[in-house]
Amino acid sequence: MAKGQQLTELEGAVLGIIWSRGPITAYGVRQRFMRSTTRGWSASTGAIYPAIERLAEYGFISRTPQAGDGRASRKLQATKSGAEALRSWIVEIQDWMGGAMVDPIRTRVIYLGVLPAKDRASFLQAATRNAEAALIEARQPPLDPQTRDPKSLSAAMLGAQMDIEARIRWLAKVREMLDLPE
Amino acid sequence: MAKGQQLTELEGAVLGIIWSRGPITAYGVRQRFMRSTTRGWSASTGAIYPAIERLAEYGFISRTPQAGDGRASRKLQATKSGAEALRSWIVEIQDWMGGAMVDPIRTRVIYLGVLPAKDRASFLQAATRNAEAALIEARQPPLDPQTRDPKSLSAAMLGAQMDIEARIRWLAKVREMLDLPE
DNA sequence: GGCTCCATGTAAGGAGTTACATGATTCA
DNA sequence: TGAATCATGTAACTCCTTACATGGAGCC
Repeated sequence: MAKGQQLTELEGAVLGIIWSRGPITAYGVRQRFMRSTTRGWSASTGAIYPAIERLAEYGFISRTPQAGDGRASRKLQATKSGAEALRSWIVEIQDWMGGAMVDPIRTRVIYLGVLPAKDRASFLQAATRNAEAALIEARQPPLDPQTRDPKSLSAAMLGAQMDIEARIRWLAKVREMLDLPE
Repeated sequence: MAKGQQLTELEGAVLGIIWSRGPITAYGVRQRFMRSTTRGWSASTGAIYPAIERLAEYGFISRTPQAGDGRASRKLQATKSGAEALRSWIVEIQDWMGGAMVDPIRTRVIYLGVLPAKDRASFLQAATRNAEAALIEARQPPLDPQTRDPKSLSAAMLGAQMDIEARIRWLAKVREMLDLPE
């Protein structure tokens, strides 16, 4: 890895999973992304496997073949320099992080005026339904809580819940502001 | 555009800007993205210009050269089928929209355990400072409120504010949960 | 034996980032 | 006249998406 260069969000997240839950297979890493209730992680093989390949090239993870398994299975573990890279990635937070992220619902709300009033109301209803379903999901305890750091995981999960709760309150206000029925 | 295919988020947002603020130049569209307080819109020329090119190919926008301007300046406007495409893009909301989006702060919090306690505290302080700065910015009235639909714009801005407020409350809770000083 | 899951990857194509390139207009 | 801003674009590179491809392990 070039000096001074930072890990991408995907690389950082993958390295974090390997650090906190290793030894784990690449397949297992991918399952974590697929089961994540947070949307936006695609977990496509064409993204995960090359990202792991890069982390191995940088020397941030080690790959150990599993004896007695005829599959090309390898257990991944974070190296010392991998843990150091994870620390740098976390600490070198950018100024723009902390602000509101791009949100497909919010983006669409800006242009609700292009819709007839009836469709505006059903859009907000659908968005609220989705948010309520997502909240129920986000409140489920993790199926596999094995991690080096369960406290921080709980803290992050609370963040997702509070985020969705805020969205639900906001959508109710939008209905008021646009004089739409509930 | 292939039948049944949806606009990407960037294409939808660009079309929305052109619909609500047109006639406007491509340059002007780009300024809107650059000045947006929402992070995640990069507004790079290599993304915006090709996106506008695609919208023109689909017939969703018209481009009118400005008489008396020696620059290659063209004013963009949404066509009828453009407005229709914008409506479809808004209404065909996906199930996953409504859940929590990927958030770089939240992703990092999951792995705070890799940091020594002191660095955990300063990470959360930095994140809180960033969020508070973002909140002040998000509360500023828009410099250029000319739009077809100021009410919806206000509603969307309120969403960004409430999002950041929820993040600040969450970060305070994270400090409590991890027994870190304020 | 067959189904599901475990397990790893590649190839083509599309979209975004960064950097570069060019030139006109406006205002002090 | 010089600087800032308006204005549009391209090229190389990287990364992600979608689809395809392959095969072993475990269980009924």
